[in-house]
Amino acid sequence: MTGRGPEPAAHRIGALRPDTLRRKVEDAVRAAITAGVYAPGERLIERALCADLGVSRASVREAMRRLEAEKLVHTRPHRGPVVAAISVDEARQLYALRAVLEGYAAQAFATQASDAAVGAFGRAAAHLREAAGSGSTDRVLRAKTALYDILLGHCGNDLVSEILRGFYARITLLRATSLMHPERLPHSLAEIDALAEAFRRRDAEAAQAAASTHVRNACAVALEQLARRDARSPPDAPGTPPIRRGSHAG
Amino acid sequence: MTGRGPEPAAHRIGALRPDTLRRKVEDAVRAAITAGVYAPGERLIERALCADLGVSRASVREAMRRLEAEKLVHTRPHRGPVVAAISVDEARQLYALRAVLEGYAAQAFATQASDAAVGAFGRAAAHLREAAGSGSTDRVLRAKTALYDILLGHCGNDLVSEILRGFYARITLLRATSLMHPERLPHSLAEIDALAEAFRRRDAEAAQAAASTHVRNACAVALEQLARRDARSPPDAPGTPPIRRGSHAG
DNA sequence: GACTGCGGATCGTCGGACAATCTGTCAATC
DNA sequence: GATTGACAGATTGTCCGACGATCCGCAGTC
Repeated sequence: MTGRGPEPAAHRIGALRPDTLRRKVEDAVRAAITAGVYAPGERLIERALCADLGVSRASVREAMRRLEAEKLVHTRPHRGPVVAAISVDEARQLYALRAVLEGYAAQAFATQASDAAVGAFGRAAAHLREAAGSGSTDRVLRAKTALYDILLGHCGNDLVSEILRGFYARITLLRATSLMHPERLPHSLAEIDALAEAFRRRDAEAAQAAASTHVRNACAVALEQLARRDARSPPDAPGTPPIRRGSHAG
Repeated sequence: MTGRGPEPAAHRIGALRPDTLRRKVEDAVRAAITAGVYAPGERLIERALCADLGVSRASVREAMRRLEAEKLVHTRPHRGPVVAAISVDEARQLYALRAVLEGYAAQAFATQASDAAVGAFGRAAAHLREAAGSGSTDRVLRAKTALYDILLGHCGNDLVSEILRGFYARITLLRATSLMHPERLPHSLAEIDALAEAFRRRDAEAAQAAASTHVRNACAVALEQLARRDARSPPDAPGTPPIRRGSHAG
């Protein structure tokens, strides 16, 4: 007990400092993919990435193995990595599981989270509603991310957090977020408020139901968007549509 | 069709043909870890693996990235990969999620699986009971694997199958299977029979409940075993106990 | 128009190399 | 005797260059 020093080091957050180069590469490529810099189906040529990032092939390839385990890229032997493209069926499975896991996370949050966390969730929900009113897609997305960070950070199960974060990355890949949908937005906000309310009441069952329902509704919208998209661009080769750089569905 | 091919088409199982060397390395090391050849906490020296497997460091390192994504090995910068060691708390989280996911898989199986699959599950369950009677741990484990293969192969959600398979690998790491427990075994078998019966009745709710309960019961036994183990060997450095090669708790 | 063959583009794998970093040992110090 | 600090060994992180294997698209042929 050195008086002031409960925290002499930065070990509070868990400190995932990307010490190694390969991790920086991994983070950079993941960010680029989720940001849409690389379109689904697009090839990722190793040497090009090396040049872009100023690293060797070894580092790039090791980073690719990680991303391929996350299913953000798909690699077929001797063809190299391509940005993953999710089929409608995969999306359905993804959302179905997400509903289950998010339901579990919500239930756990309701029973285990601190009062402070519950309060923070409520404020984040209000913040989201406010951002939605502003019309800024960017603000909305950031507010939603903050909301989920609170939920996942206090559900008491790091494993489910990690899996769900992986899901979000893959769903971002779809570019079919229900939040874009102006018609769906008010319902979405209402569902989240219901969730916050369930947390306040510490009603685990209601929280689980609200979270699951929210995901299932989002799923319906997303799948509809996806189906419409696939109706335009033929999904003949599921997972490897030849897409030219720099443009996407207009 | 060259006439002589016993495997003209290995597309039945999903065909994970380890075409590339790195995948063979990955499979070999994963098998070795789950088989207990490498003990949890044990370091995996790259060059040693290279020598053992007759491959280059690049291949080994790429395989390590995959295994590290699966959480079968843990890597800290400049210290290299070590076989993952699961803490009691991680085990708790793992089992909690497994209960949720296996419950979902069972529910999905009950509603979607073919009658043939349901029949196969029943037979596999009977087979398991028979193996249990024989007393051969090996036969029991194989029968249980077969049972799960049927469940996961016909639940209609590849994603949940994959995640659960990853869980099983990590749980195997614990060497704390409830099936070993002679006292628990009859209950375990009864629970599985109840699950098979729920499938036969196509009762999704009962199936989900049975599967979840089964996992939760197994969890209790496993955690108890774990706690007892940890009481012996001090878990001072969670994840990096200095363990010598070739031996484990006797 | 379908088939064949060729060449370029990439990947898969290897070996070697070097600095950076960690670990354990051992001596010097208080 | 316990602590500190320096040293050496071991191992990783990263790079480079190389080579054959494989895939893809294109030209030429029947």
